[in-house]
This record gives sequence, structure tokens and C-alpha cells, in this order.
Amino acid sequence: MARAATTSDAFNAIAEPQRRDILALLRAGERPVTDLARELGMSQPGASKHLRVLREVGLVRVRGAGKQRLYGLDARGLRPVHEWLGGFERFWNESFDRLDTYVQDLKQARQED
Amino acid sequence: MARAATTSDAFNAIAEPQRRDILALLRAGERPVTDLARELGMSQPGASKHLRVLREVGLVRVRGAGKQRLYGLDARGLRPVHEWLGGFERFWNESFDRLDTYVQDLKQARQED
DNA sequence: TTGAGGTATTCCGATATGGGCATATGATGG
DNA sequence: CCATCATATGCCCATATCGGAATACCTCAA
Repeated sequence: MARAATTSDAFNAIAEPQRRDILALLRAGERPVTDLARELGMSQPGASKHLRVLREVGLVRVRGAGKQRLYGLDARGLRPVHEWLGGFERFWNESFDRLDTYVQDLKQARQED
Repeated sequence: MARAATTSDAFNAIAEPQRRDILALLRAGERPVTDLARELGMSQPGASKHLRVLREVGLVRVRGAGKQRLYGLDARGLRPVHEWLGGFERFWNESFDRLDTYVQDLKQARQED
């Protein structure tokens, strides 16, 4: 089996940096494909492909506007990610502490050599 | 070019559901590989591989304990993800609104057919 | 030392990726 | 209808993936 499809969920979709960039740009408002491509330094087909992925996981919506197609952010798709992360927030500081004791253990072990 | 390596960053590491499950389990405390494998219904080599990835992006720490190796959570690695997401929280409700108007546009367009 | 439990690594196959390029499809204005 | 701009798709490549199976590795105990 290969890796899960990028189109499977938001977690996979935002694993790709360029797609994160696209989403970030779209916070400023709707944009046509070519705009995004130019602004992010990618090819037009490249942008279209990434947008397709984002569309398929529901992070982005399209709207025809004359010849153009305006892509807009639909941030609700990020909620599952945020919720999953929420389960870990309380461990951030704790992890710091644990690491401290861990590092001290290492030092001690080194002295015992 | 293929997809970015899973070991490249936390975003890629948590794109895999089983790895998310491992991290979630580790919130309850350190565990040896076999434990995780059994509890999550995966093979021992499978668990080891996922743990390697998590180790390489710094989401997990190991500690030898006799024959066993205890894996523990290091949730700090999730911070970048959380921070990136933070930039979108304020768009969640707004997106709702936008979607409403979008749906209404669709309805209207359909009536005009 | 040898054996045994616990874990990591290697090799394999099937599959999905992202990028470049060419080209198909769409919509608009003459 | 045609030419044109805007976008989407298809195809190909090199590469990375995850999973399974076999096996190498490590640590302890006898």
C-alpha cells in the first residue's frame, strides 16, 4: 500500500507547503488561478493541481467569474486538524519539563562512564 | 519529484492516521513498541517504522529500559502546526457566512435556468 | 556463551506523489 | 464561428510512500 491520498483529508492536504501557502494567500480574499501561480512562483498547471486537491478536501471553493475562476478559502475544513491538536496543547509545557529531566538523565549517565 | 518526505516536518508526520493514533496513545504515558503495536492493531515492524518517523521529526522520544525501549510524547513539535492553524481560526465563522451566500447564489442561479 | 525476548532494519511490491510539458476544455468578445 | 485568454487534464518521470515478511540487532538472564 502507498501513502494515503492527499485528497483523503485535510491533514494530508496541508502536508504540502505550497498548498499551505495557497491557503494563506486566500485569507486575503478570492483569487484566480493565475494570480496564485504568479504570486507563489509556481506554474499554472501546478497551481491548478494543488487547488484541485484543496477543493476535494473542502478547504477551498470555486466560483466562476467570467473567464476566470475565483478560488476562495473555506477554513472550516481545518477544524478537524485544530480539534485533534487541541488534545495536545496541555502537553506542551509538560513536555518541556519531561525533556529537562531527560537531558539531566543523559548528563548523569555520561558522568557515570 | 515525489511527495515530500514524511520525515521532513510535523505536518507530514501527522498526515498518517496511524501516527496520529500513536501520538494520542502516548498522551497516557510512555509505552514500549509492542504495547503500541498490539493496542493499535498493527505489526511490530509497522509500529517501529512509524515511531522512527515520529522520532525524526521530534514528536517522540525514546528511552531504553532494559530490553524494552519506552517511547514518550514530545508535543512541542506540534507547535508549528498549531501556530499555522492559528492564522485561520478567525476565518471559520466567516467561512460559514460566505458559504451561505454561496449556496444562495447557487439556488438563485438554478432558478434562472 | 547461549538462548530468548524485544526491537530495528532491509528488501519487496503496489501505489501515489508533485513537477514539467503539451494539450484539451471553457468562456468571452468580435 | 473564430481567436483568445483562463483554466484544467493527461502523460511521463523520478521518487517516496506504507505494509508484509524475513532477518539482523541488542540486552538481559541463566
